[in-house]
Amino acid sequence: MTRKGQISRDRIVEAANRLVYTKGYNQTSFADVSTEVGITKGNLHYHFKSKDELLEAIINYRLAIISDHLDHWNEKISEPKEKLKRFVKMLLNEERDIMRYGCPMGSLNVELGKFQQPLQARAKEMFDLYQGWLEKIFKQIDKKYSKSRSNHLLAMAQGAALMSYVYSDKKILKDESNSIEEWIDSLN
Amino acid sequence: MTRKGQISRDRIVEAANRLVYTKGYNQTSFADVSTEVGITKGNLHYHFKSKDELLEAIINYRLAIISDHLDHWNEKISEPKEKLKRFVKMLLNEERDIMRYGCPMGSLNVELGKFQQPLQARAKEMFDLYQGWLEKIFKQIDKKYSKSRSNHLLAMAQGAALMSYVYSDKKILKDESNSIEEWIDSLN
DNA sequence: GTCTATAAGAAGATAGAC
DNA sequence: GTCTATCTTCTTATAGAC
Repeated sequence: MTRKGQISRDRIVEAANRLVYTKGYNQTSFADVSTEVGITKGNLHYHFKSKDELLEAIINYRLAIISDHLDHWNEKISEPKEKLKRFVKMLLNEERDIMRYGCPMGSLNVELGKFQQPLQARAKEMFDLYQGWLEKIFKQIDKKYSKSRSNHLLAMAQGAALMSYVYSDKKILKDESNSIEEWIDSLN
Repeated sequence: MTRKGQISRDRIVEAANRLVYTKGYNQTSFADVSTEVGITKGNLHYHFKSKDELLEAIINYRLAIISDHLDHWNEKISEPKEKLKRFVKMLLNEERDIMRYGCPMGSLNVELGKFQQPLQARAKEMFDLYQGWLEKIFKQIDKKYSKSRSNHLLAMAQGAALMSYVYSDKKILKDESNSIEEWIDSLN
């Protein structure tokens, strides 16, 4: 694949990713994406034979971003509980988007699970990345509860994102973030 | 409206409600609903002029069911913490559906929020019912934290439902339910 | 690679007979 | 009320010129 083609493909995936997040997968058409990128539908179909193929590219794109974040946090933060808090801090960093569009990972999984199980399995890998990373950290605190604690942290973060999204309320996000941090502090 | 018409309309709403839950609103077409009920699309349009109107009827149907549940719990249970636990128990009672299709209230709100804000506002009323009921109960325990605690309980329940749905894992639902119950016991 | 043109189907919605 | 028939629009996808 030529350099020009690669650049074009990346631009498509980035635009489509944003549209899928803000409008939902079903509400995002090829027409929407091609208009956003500034190409024609025919050209879009040259790069992605089907909508499923485009969605898979979006999921891969998101997985790569998550992996980069986790690698970065591993390098920058050594203290286990500080790593956990860095994860929680995402909620407040992405406050604006979460309140408007929810958690990109959670909402995509919810949407796909209803009708597109094969790709929901791929979307689930976003959770897997965080879950595996968190479990490794919780193991450093206590080997016994690492799995259930990582699931619990993910559940609380998802609950916080969903509630603040439903109510468009940043106070909920703030309160729930604090609650999660207190829980982290209480661990031993 | 005649008795026969009323019965037919109820049957439509019940079938459509189930389809919207299991397949999602966007994936549920008039053809799906009419086939399920055993009538034609034209007839379905006689009862509901638009898809939005059908969805609104579904939301009203769900709101009525929730109201009935809350009234029933108010009558049957007097102890505040027992009421809270009855709410949490829903997660395990609906285990099978939650693992397959998620929380009906949460997933509908997530889906509608992405493109159908007017009806998401109606769907949010399902949360409002539970939130108001919970807040009243939390006030009996401590007036100061009733609002944030009711949001916290809803957030944890939503997080539990979402995680067990994403992973199709009943252990997550069980663990999170226990965690919520422990939190309730710890309150004073 | 990018375009125009168009196919093929599904969806929401309407009109009118019974 | 329920049906058949039809309309319109949107969507995914393909064919072929440049």
